[in-house]
Amino acid sequence: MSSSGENGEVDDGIPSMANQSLLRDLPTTARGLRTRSALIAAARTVFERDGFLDARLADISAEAQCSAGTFYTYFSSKDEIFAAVLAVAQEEMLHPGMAHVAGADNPVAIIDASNRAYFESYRRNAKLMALLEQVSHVDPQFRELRQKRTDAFVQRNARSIESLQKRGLVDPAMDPLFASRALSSMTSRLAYGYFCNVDSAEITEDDMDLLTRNTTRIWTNALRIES
Amino acid sequence: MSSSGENGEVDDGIPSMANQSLLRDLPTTARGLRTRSALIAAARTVFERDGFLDARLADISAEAQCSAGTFYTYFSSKDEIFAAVLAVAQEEMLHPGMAHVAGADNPVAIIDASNRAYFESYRRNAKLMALLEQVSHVDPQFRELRQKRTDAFVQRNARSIESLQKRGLVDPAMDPLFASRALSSMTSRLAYGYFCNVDSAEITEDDMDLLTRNTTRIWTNALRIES
Amino acid sequence: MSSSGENGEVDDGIPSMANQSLLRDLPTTARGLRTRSALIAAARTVFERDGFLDARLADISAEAQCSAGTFYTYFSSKDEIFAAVLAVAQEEMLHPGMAHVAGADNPVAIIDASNRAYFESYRRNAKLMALLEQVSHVDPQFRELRQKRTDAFVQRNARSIESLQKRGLVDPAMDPLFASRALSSMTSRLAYGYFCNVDSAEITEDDMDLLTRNTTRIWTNALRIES
Amino acid sequence: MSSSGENGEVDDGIPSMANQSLLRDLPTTARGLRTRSALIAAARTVFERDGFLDARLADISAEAQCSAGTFYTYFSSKDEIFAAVLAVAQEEMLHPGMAHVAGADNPVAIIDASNRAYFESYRRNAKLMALLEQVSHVDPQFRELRQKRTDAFVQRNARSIESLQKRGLVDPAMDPLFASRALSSMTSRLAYGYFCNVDSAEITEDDMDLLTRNTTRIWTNALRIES
DNA sequence: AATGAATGAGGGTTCATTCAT
DNA sequence: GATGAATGAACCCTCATTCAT
Repeated sequence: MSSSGENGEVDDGIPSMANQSLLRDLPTTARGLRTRSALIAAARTVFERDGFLDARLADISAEAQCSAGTFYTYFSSKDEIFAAVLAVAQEEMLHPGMAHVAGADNPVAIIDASNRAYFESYRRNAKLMALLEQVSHVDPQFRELRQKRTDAFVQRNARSIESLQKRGLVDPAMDPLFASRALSSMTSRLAYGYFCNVDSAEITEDDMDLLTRNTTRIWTNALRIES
Repeated sequence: MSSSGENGEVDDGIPSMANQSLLRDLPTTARGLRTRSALIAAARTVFERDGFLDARLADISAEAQCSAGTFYTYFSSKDEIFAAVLAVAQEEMLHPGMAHVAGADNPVAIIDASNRAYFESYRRNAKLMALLEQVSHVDPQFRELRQKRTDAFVQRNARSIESLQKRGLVDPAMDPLFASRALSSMTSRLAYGYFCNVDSAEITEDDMDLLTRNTTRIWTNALRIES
Repeated sequence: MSSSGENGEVDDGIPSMANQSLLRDLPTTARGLRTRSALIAAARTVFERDGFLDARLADISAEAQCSAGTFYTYFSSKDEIFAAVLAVAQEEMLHPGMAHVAGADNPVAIIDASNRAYFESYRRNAKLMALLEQVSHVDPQFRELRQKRTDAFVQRNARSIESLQKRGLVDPAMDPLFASRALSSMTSRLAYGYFCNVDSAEITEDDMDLLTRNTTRIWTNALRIES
Repeated sequence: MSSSGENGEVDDGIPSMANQSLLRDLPTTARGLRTRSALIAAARTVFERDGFLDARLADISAEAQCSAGTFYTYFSSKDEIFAAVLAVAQEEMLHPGMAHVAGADNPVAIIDASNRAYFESYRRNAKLMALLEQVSHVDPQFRELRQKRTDAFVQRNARSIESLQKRGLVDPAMDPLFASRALSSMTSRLAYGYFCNVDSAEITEDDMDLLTRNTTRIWTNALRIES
C-alpha cells in the first residue's frame, strides 16, 4: 500500500508521468545524446529555478551552452522538454529500487513504511514535485496526465483497503475508494506543504520521523486499524 | 470548527483573501464606481473562462465594454484586479450569513455541519476556487496570502481539537496542530477534486450528502471521536 | 469589349481584385484612418521596391514611420495588407472613369479603344501589375482571386464576340470563348512584357500607338473583322 | 516554326534553360554521380510538390536520402540545384526527338504541327512548367534566362513569318516581330491556363485536338494565311 | 474619466549554412 | 564523400502599458 506516491516506485502498471506520446525518437549519435541530455538537465535547472512559466527556451539553451536553434533539434516546445525532464527524473528515481516491506503482514507497518518512502522520495525531489504541481495547474495536458496517475494509485490503495476490510481489520462502514482518495490527497498535500515551502536542507531526520508517525496515525485511526 | 474554509465565513480574525495592500482607494464619482464594478465583474468572467494566465487585460476591458486605457484608471495590473475580484467575491459570500450549529455541544454534529458548509460554499464558487488554486501556484503574492489564510484556519481548528482533547473526547496521542493541518488539507483537496474537475451542475444533493458523511467519518475516526 | 483589362474599368460585375473577406473593419478615428492609410501607402512602396516576397513587415512599419506593433492594429499578415493595397489601387483607378467609345457601332474602333485603355492603365500601374503577377504565382489566395477576375473578363468578351458573330461580323468558325481567352491572354502578356521589364518612363506615346495598333490588328485579323 | 516552345526541341541555337554558368563541374566518382542524380531527382519531386519557395533544402536532402551536409558537396544554393533540375529535364526532353513536319511546304500544317508539339510537351511537363513560371517571377536570374530563351524563339518565328510574308502568304501589314511575340505569348499563356490549373490526367486527346485546332486557327487568321 | 491608437521589449521559431567526425 | 548536429541571423507576433485627445 502506498499513500499516493507519484514517485519512488517500481513498475506497477501505474502510468508514467512522462507522456510517451510527447517524446520523439532519440538521436542516434553520441554527440546528439549528449546535447539532448545537456538540454534536459539545463531545463530541469531552469525550471526549478524560475518555474515553468518564467522559464524561457533561450535560458534553457544558454544553460545547456548551445544555441537557441539547437533546442529545436530535440524538442519543439516547453511542454515537450518538460515531459522529457519528467521521464529522466522517473528513470533516476527507479534506480534505488524500493525496498518492499519485508514479508510483513502487519498493516500498520506497511502503511508506515509506505508513507515514509513516499515522504522521502518527495523530499529528495521536492523542487520537481513543486514544479509538477505548478505545471498541472497550468497545462491541461499535464493536469490530465497527473490525474490519471493519481487515480491509478488511488485505485490500487482502495483495493488494499478493501482486502483489509474483508479480513475484518478495517472499519466496515468506511468506503474503501473514498478513504483511499481522501488519505492519498491528505498525504500528498502534507508532503507539498512540508517540502515545497521550505529549503529541504532544513528538514531533519527527526522531522521526517515525526511527520511519518503522525501521518500513519491518521491513516490507521481513520481506517480504525488496531495496531 | 471548520475544515479549512477559505469561504463562507463571518469575520473571524482570518485574514481576507484580498490583500488590502493591493487595493487602492475607491473612485469618488458614481460613474467611476460603476466602471470599476464592471471591470471587476468582467475580470471574474474572463478569469473563470480563460484562466488567470490566458486572460488578457484587453479581454477584460472588452468584456467590461470599456477601453484598454480605462483599465489603468482603476487597476495597475492583472494581480491588482484579481485581488479586487477576490475581495468582491468574499463580500458576496458573507451576505448569506453562515448559520452556526445551534447551541450544539455534539462535536460530530459540529464537524459535519462545518464540512457541509465548506463543501457547499466550495461548490457555489468552484470556478473561483479553481482559479485561486491556479493563481496560488503561479503568483507568489497570492501563494503567500493563501498560505497565511489557510494557516489561520488550521490554527483555529487546532485549538478546537485541543479543547476537545482536554475534555477527553479526542485521541490523546494525536497532535492537534498536525491533525488540523492534515484533515484540512484532505478536505480542501477533496473539494477541489470533486468540484473543480466536473461541471458543478452534475452534482446532486445525494452526492453532497455522501461526500459530507464520508468526510466527517474520516475526521471523527481520525480523531477517535465517539459519535 | 475589353481585352482582359484587370484595371481601368467602372463597376461592371467583375469581382474586385481585393477580396473583401480579407479586409477587416476600418478604424473609427481620424488618426486611425491616417495610420492605416500610411501603412497601405508604405506597403505599396515597399512591395513595389522589394517585391512581395522580400518585403518585411518591419520595413513597412518603418516606411510608415510607426512601430512594428502598430502594423497588427490594422492588419494581421502580409496577405491582408496586400489586399488592402489592391483595394486602394482599384479605387484610385476608378476615378478617371473610362470614357466609353462614343456611340460607336464600329467593332474595330471599340476594340482599339479598349486595348488602348487597357495598355494605358497597365502602364500607369505597371509596378503594381508586376507585383500582382508575382503574388499570383506565389500565393494561392491571390492566384484564385485573379483567376476569377480574369475569367469574368473573358466571359464578358466572349459574349461580345458571339454577338458580333451573330451579326455576321466575325469568323463563324471561331469559338467565341476560346478566342476571348486566347486574345485576352495575349494582350495581358504583351502588356506585361512591354511595361514590366523596362522603366515605364522610357515609353513614348508613339510606342503606345504602335503597340495598340498592332494589337488591334491581331484581334481583328484573328476574328476576321473587316475594318 | 514553333510557337514559343521552351521544350521539346532539338538544339537550335536557342539558349538552354539551364544557365551553364550556374553549374559546377560534375563529380568524378560513380558514387558522387549517383548522389548528385539522386539530389536532382529529389529536388524535382520536392519542387513540384511544394513549389520553389516552400521547398526546403532539408526536404530535398531527406527525399534524396542523404544528409543536409551532402547537399553542399554538389550544390551551393536552391538556385543552383534548380538550374540542375532544368538541365536534366531538358536532356530528357531531347531524347524522344521531335519529328519535323515531313517535307511540308504547307504553312498551316507547319504551324499546326508546331503548336501540337508545343502543347504536348507542355502537358508532359506541366508541373515543371508551372514551377518555371513561378521561379521566373521570383528569382531575377531565372527571369532573365527565361526571357532570353523566349526572345530567341520569338526571333526565330519572326524570321519564318517574314519569309512567308515575302512569299505573299502573310498579311503584309503585319509586323513579323510583333506578331511573333504576340502569338507566342498567347500560346504559352494558353498552355499554362490549360495544363497548370488542372490535373493533367483529366485532359483527353480530344481536348488536345480542339486546343490545337483553335490555336492554329487564331494563328492563321491573325497572319491571314489562307489554308 | 474615457478613449483607443501607438509603443516596443520580449519571446518564439525557422532554416540555410558550417564543420568536426 | 558523407554525416548530421550546431549555429545564429532573421523574422514574426503578442500584449502590457503609455499618452495625446
